[in-house]
Amino acid sequence: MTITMTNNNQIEDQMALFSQLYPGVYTPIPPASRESKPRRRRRKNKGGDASGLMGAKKRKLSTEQVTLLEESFGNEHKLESDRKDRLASELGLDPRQVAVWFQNRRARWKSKKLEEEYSKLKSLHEAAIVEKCRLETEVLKLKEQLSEAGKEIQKLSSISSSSSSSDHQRCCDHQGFNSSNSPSTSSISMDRGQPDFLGDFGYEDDVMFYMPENSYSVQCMEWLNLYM
DNA sequence: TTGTGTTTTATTGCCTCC
DNA sequence: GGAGGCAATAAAACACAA
Repeated sequence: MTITMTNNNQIEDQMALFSQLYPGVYTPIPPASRESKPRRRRRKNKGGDASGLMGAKKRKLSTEQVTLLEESFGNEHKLESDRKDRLASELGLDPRQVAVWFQNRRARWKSKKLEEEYSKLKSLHEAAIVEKCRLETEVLKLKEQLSEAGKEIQKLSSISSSSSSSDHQRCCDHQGFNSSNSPSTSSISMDRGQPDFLGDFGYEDDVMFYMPENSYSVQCMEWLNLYM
């Protein structure tokens, strides 16, 4: 009983996790929709034998019987009536026992398959997390480079402002700045309309900063915090 | 030896299909 | 309506640590 209960609980947990990790991909079927009305709890059969199938005690199948049943299950998971009868007479079992064995075997197989599927998806998910972290690190590095380049531009523009106005104009023309000290859109674009940068630059306390256009990186970090 | 967890065999109740 | 499938569950059998 325990394993069945454990497996069922595990499966429920796994499915809950699936739906959490892959919303929209997997939607768990709520128990209510699987069953229209509450299942009646079956009564205990203490020692009695209502079916007449077995005696007072449960009979464990022999290794040979199980081997043959496993072999048959390997060939075909479903059990047609004639195959059931043939197997039963071959093994010296009641056809009902063969049917029950196949039923339970299918349940075990299903549960195992589900567990395998779960671990496969889990490792895929973990790999995706690692890749995401790598990409985020790369983004941070690139942002740093961008910031350095911005500082360099600022330095050059302050040098040019101290020169004569003609020199200044020449320099600015060469560097791609206009005479009002703001970046020109001709060679270095920082306008939102240009595709070179995805955000805006600004100055604060003599430090140039870059503000991303969207909040993607923030979303990423929040998402990462959820699963790491 | 005994308590506890796991596995296996079997039952019950419901559902679907022919 | 009967056969067969499945989920849920019971209970025997088994494994194993304390």
